Order: sequence, then structure tokens, then C-alpha cells
Amino acid sequence: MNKRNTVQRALVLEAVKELQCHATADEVYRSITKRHPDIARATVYRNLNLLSDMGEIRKREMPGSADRYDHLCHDHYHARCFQCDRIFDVDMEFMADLAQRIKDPRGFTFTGHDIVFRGICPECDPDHKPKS
Amino acid sequence: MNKRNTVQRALVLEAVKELQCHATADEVYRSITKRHPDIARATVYRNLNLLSDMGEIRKREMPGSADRYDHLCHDHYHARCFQCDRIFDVDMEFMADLAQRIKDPRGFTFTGHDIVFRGICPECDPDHKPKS
DNA sequence: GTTTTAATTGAGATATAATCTCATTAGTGA
DNA sequence: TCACTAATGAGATTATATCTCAATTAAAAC
Repeated sequence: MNKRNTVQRALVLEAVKELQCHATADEVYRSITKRHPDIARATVYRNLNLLSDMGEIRKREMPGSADRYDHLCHDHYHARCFQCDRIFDVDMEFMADLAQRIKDPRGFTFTGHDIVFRGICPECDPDHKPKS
Repeated sequence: MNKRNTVQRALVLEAVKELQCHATADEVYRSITKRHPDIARATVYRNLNLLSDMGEIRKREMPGSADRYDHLCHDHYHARCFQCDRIFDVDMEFMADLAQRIKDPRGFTFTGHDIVFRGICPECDPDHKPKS
């Protein structure tokens, strides 16, 4: 079960870091195939999961949207634009102790939480006035 | 575009209310087909979305899992057991003003948020000691 | 009650996201 | 250089959800 360093895994990691903004598996795949058309979709998915398990990147499962892969691994929150479906980082303190505010945990053991804000990003918002 | 009351829509609404605990579309479908084997899957999906739009039920999109349909329409938070994949209501005050804590919204207009706790439910937890 | 109408349905095709199978390829330790 | 087996590529498969379209049917009009 020793892991091997493969060209493909390096390409996937590189792509996630390069794309930065919470790329989907499909975006990573399309980005890689520009230069390396022979990589298989399954290989991209496999390595995204592997790199995620290894802690090199972080998988962010999104409500109502495809999984994203984040080059930033620390805990933080996200916002999704309902127009363009892009994911944005949210500038808010992480509430590590949030589960402790649950009044009656009923025997549930909590291991974490996700917060996803819904809204519309400035680029998609017709009412958005940029600061002048 | 006037809505009609159909037998099928009534069955879907009834099933969501009966199943209660955040049923998936598939669970609703399977529940209905026990007594009405002729209903189509597409009809179930269509009516779940319709009833959701009408405010009769509420669609809860889950990170990494199928959409759930909730007979409780008020804002509240959920927890997902990573073992059995069931969704539980969480007994915590709803933070309607949470988006206001975002330090730099960068022109984003927020319309809401979802919090989903991760963890293991007492039924799946081998370490769980029920209160004696 | 009958006719008209268009909203809704059923059946199956399609779309999307992700995983699995398996023969082949290629890292890596010996 | 060789042997071992992890990893890959290609495509099938699974899961979730939506779409198409002819047939049905709820409900308004007569």
C-alpha cells in the first residue's frame, strides 16, 4: 500500500493550486487536458480524493453543487453565488466550538461543521454598485 | 400556468409528512410505490420541487449527499451521520444575522446560509453509552 | 353534463457527478 | 535489471436529477 509519486498526481495537485478558486473535478480535468490530453477522468477523481486524504488539498462538499477542491486546507467558510455557481471564501472567524452551543446533542458525537452562505456575487448582481 | 390538484401531488406531500425525517426523493418514491406502483419517478421529483416552491415543504440540499425534503419549513440546522447518512435536526438557535459577522463582504449580497454538522449518531456510534 | 384547454403525468431518454472494473503501464525497492 | 504491485486509461456503471413528448386528466367554459 505504499504510495507512488506519479506524474498524474503531480499534475492534479498543480492544477488545484493553480486554479485556486475552489475548482470542481471537471475544471481540474479540463485544465490538465489542455497540456496533457491523455489523462483519464477517473485518474483525476482518484488523485483528488487521494491528495485530499493525504492533507495536500481539501475537498469541500457543497450543498446542491459539485464537490470543490481547495488548495487552502485550514477551516473556513464559503459562499456560493446562485447565479454563476462559483464559491468564494468568507472573511469570518471560524467557530471551532460551534457544536457546543447545541442544547440537546441527544448522544450525537460531532466531528465538525460546514457553513455555506447563499447569495449573489458582485459580478452577477445587476444592483451592485462598485465603490467609486 | 394555474396549478391543478393532482392525486400524485397529494401523495408526495403526504409521504414527506409521513416519512418526516428528511427523506430523499428516492425514499419518497419508494414509499409511495408501495401503495401506488404506477407513479413515475419524474412525477415525484417534479412535485417535490413544486411543493418546495409553493412553501408546503422545504428542500434541504446536503453537502455530499442527496437532497432531502423536510416537512418542517422553518429555518433550522442539521447534522448528518457519516455512517448511516441520516439527517437530524439540531437543537440550536437560528442565527438570522450570521452574514452580518462577515468582515469584508466584497460586494456579495447574502440571502441566507446553511449549517450542517458532521458526526456520528448514537445508533451508529460503538462508543455511545445510553444514559442508564 | 359535455366540451375545451392546457397543466400534469408516465415512460424513457438524457445530463451530471462520481465511482468501479480490469487489463496494461510504470514507480520503486531489491 | 528485475520483480512486485500501485496506479493508470478506457469505458462501464451507479446515483441523482432533469428533460422530452405523447397521452391523460383537472378544471374552466359552455
